[in-house]
Amino acid sequence: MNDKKNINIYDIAKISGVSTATVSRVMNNSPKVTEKTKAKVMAAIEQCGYTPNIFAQGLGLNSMHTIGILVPSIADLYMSNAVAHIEDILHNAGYDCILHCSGYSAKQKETHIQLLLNKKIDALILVGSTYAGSEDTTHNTDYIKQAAKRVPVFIINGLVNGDNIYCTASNDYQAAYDVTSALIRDGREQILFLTDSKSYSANQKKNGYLDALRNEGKTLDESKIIHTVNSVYTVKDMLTENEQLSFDSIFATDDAMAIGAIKYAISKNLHMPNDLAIVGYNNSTLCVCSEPELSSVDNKIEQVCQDTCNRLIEILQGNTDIPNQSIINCSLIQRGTTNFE
Amino acid sequence: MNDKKNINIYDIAKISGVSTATVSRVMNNSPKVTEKTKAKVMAAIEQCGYTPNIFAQGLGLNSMHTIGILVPSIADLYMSNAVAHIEDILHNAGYDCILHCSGYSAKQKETHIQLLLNKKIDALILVGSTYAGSEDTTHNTDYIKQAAKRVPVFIINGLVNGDNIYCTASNDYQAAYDVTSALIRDGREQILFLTDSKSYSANQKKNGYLDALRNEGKTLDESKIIHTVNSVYTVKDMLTENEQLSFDSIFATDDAMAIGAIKYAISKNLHMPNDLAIVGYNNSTLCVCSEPELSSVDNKIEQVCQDTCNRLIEILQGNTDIPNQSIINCSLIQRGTTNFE
DNA sequence: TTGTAAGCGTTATCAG
DNA sequence: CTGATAACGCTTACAA
Repeated sequence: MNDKKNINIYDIAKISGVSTATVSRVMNNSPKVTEKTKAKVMAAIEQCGYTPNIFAQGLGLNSMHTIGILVPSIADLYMSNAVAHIEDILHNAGYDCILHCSGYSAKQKETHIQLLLNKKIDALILVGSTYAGSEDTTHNTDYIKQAAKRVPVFIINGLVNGDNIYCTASNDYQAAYDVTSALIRDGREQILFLTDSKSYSANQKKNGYLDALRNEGKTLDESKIIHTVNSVYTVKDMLTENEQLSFDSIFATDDAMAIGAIKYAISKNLHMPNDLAIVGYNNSTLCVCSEPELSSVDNKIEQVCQDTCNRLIEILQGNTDIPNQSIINCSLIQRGTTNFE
Repeated sequence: MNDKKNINIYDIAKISGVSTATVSRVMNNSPKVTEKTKAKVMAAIEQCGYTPNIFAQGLGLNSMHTIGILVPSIADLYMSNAVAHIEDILHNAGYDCILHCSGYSAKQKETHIQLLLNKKIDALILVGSTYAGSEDTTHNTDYIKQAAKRVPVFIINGLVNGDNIYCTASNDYQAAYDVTSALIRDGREQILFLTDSKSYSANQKKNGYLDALRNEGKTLDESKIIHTVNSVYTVKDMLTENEQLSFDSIFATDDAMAIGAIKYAISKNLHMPNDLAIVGYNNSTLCVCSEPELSSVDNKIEQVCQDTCNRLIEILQGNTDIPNQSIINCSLIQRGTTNFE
């Protein structure tokens, strides 16, 4: 069926009357080939539409110019955006991307990394702080360090210390700190903090929130920190049912939760931002769908991806003095659910 | 740097005192190996953590169990959802996915398909009707037929006739027909049709809209068909500026455009659905972000992907009598912007 | 500058 | 049931 005999380097060598070595040199445009023979060979290549067999190529070079990308879920807005940028940049640099979606369980993450490594990828990119260990430190990051022994590992929005591990993260701590401070200076007394995970980045956000409260002289009310699911309706329902909960502002670690808060406010006839200020995170498309529109932290995913890929490319080119960590600052995009000065 | 000598099949053969052929047989669990030797070999494999070199494997088998997925943009909600399902299903069937994002230009599509084919993929999946040719028939689908000479090609939401080409599409014609009919029976006289492309599927939707108008005895007003960009604000602004446009309902071929229409209605103090009925398409997360929430056509992306992958797997297993086309019916999810019976 | 030939690590075909 | 060996198609010393 598919066994049409493909033309190979021997055919081209024969047609152009040179050796396979010369053909190979032409393919990899080695400098030491006469223009004349090069032309001959090129002619044959064009004529036959020859493309080298990447398996044989891989066998010799032990590389296929392929980067493994692992995300927990590509259906997530944040992740798919990240992958869009990564794929674009790497493609332009001559790399192909092989994509795996691991889900969020530790076991699945590990097996997917193994699968990717067995594919002889040249580097591994882990997208999302879920790969950076979590609050409950029982789940460690050894499997990442293990992977880094084989190929350089790049983590987007997580921080893991280790040889051959490179991290780029948005400054979620600072962003959360700034948002919380701004809310306080705006006169808010009871700031609800909604989070959907215990990942590294979720933790950063929480710490920013806590430190801001502390530094502004507020006492922490544990009941204001709520772990929930990143879904519009889960949050709306939770707020509606939780009648004893009191708050004048909400900071959510993802836009979908914040939209849930908006829907709650609308259902209760609360005016935003006066009665209730709301800030989301990720500055996704969702922000402009609601009315009022959602203020949200832009975590500069594009910059983070660009930075990651730049370093990846450098390293694969053999450059060694590349910083292991890099932090990108976020910025708050204000829309209708806040009105800071 | 990365040249740690990997253990290979010869090492395992030596350690377990058998030939490489036997090791290979064990790896591919061939039935004709004694339990005893099998155990010996397995022990060595475990002990060394041996995994076969996929390049060598590929060279021999001329396949790496890899499926190429081409999408115009993975940042698009519809596409990323589709890829999420595809990746999951194919992974469970033992295939890896290599992802390319081509953009929408004909030239880019062709070069990306070439790149994917050169990677020796076992099959190619094209996601989105942009790959199925467009209204202006100048852009043909020869490049797809060409690709199908090398590997089976699967198109999601597009229809291309040809050998070795398999299509699964949601029934966009019927869905658009039904929505339009329902709007008319709901008493709507002036139905705006918003579309952002001239792809196969956009065309199907338009035809459904037109046929419904015709069959319900309405005359077509060309000015009611508006080509625009799939962006919330583009649509909102366009409707706001276009003051001479009159309509009592809007049917958009993508949710983002419909959300733009909702925002327009809110800004004009129009009551939905009474003053203005709105229907979107894709039933994405955006639908529940607005208030009122958006009625939208669920185009069953999961089913479409499942169907596609099922056939792909069958074909790669050598099954030949597989239907070339398959259509999945959509269903309207009603929310606050409509109230049909 | 070009050619020869070994090597990359599997799988598959034959013999035994 | 197992082993020897050719074959897969390219890269790259090393020779010429």
